[in-house]
Amino acid sequence: MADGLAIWKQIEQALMADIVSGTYRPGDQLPTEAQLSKRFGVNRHTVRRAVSSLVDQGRLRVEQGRGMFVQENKLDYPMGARVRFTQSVSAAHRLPGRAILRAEIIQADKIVSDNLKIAEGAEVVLVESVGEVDRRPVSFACSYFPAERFRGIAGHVQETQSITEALNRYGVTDYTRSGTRISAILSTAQVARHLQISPGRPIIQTEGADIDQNGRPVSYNVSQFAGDWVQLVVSPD
Amino acid sequence: MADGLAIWKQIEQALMADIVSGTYRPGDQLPTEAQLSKRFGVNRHTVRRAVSSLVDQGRLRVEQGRGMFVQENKLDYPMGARVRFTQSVSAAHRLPGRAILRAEIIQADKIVSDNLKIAEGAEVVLVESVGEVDRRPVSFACSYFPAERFRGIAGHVQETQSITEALNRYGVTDYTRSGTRISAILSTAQVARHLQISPGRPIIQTEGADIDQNGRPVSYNVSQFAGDWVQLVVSPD
DNA sequence: TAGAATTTGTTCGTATGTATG
DNA sequence: CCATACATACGAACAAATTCT
Repeated sequence: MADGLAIWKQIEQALMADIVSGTYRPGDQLPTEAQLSKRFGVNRHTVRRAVSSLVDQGRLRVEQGRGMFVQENKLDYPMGARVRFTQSVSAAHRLPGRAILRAEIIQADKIVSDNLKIAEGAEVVLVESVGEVDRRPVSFACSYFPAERFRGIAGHVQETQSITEALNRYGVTDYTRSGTRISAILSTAQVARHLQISPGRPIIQTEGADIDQNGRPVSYNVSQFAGDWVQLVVSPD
Repeated sequence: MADGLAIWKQIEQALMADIVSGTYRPGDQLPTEAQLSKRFGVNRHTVRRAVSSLVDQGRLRVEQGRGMFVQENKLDYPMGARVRFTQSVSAAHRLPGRAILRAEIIQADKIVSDNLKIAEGAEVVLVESVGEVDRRPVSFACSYFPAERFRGIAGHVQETQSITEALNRYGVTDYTRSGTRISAILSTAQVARHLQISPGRPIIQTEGADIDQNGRPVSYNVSQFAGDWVQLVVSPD
């Protein structure tokens, strides 16, 4: 070791500097492993270790057979009292979409019933959907609606591609988040498939209930965002 | 296959039901792999696959040589205009602490200088620290302070174990977050060591600048929380 | 302190079912 | 109908970490 710092660490810092300074811009393809090895005068594996670290940090993206790329700027997803996927994506001049994967009526378990303030075992409409930005899937969401009030809402979500619009048809003209819990987990194989990412990639999970104007719970939502493509933004309101 | 559902998936659901129903409570040790294999009448590997999925989801925690445990409820870390590690941990009746890993004066790169609204290359105090709750490390933070105003702040953080207290000694009696960006990444080996977790475990990263009463940037902070132990909570208002 | 027992982690090998073309 | 690829499931052996005697 030269400066008490591993060689791959030095290379990591050099590449990081190039990214921060703008030498490599978001979306740019990096030189190949072979070229970088030559530039730094090290073995290919040493470069790979540096790159691997930057991938974990979400700075680079590697596509087998294609090359290495600087990770594009993540979509800013605002978190606040009013969370509206379709509207916030539109505001960022991107194309929002929502695909329904599954919709069925099930019995609420303890977690769902507590959040919706209904009896455990009561019927709820479960809607599993994928949120898309510019045709790329970025979120996998499970939404639970009290069946008594919102039976058949799945069809409306399907039709309008928006949960806000669907709720509107049931007379819910406004709703707010009663508080959101944010955690980081790893993607399971199933969710990874839906989000078109590798299993084991990081996921931002948000969880919380939406309530209507009268304070009545409208839905309980668990959303999983692809950590590689989305960051949440909390504004100081 | 029996019900069109893989056996390990059925076991995953069975264990999940036991967790949700409270049969196994947070912190409880589960039966050993051998015992679960016997209970479900399957091979050890089949149980392991189910457990692996629940670990990824943050529901279980496995410790080699010890056993499998239901993941304790995560520490709720409030996100808002005022983020105060020491105070919010105390409010949860837990013991907060902060250990300084490194403190030195460096030159601000583009990201830091933009956030602190100072010239690129100007001197800043970098303080690397680990936040602890009940002696367990839960966050790794890099804080950048303008050196011109806060030279020597590291000693005060060391002494008071609190950034808020240290800022107080420089006449900063109040400060607020100018906006926080939240993302999910994977822990690098270095951060994993500091947080005493396995490399590759999920990390919640928050990033943002604190500003004083006059709107002047006081610090730029990048905090990495152990996703296994912390969840962020965004309250309404 | 030393070592046995317990528990999880990893890597073989084997067999079967399912989807694809 | 066959070949191939992949997921699932079982069994055995050994490694690594922890706990108990």
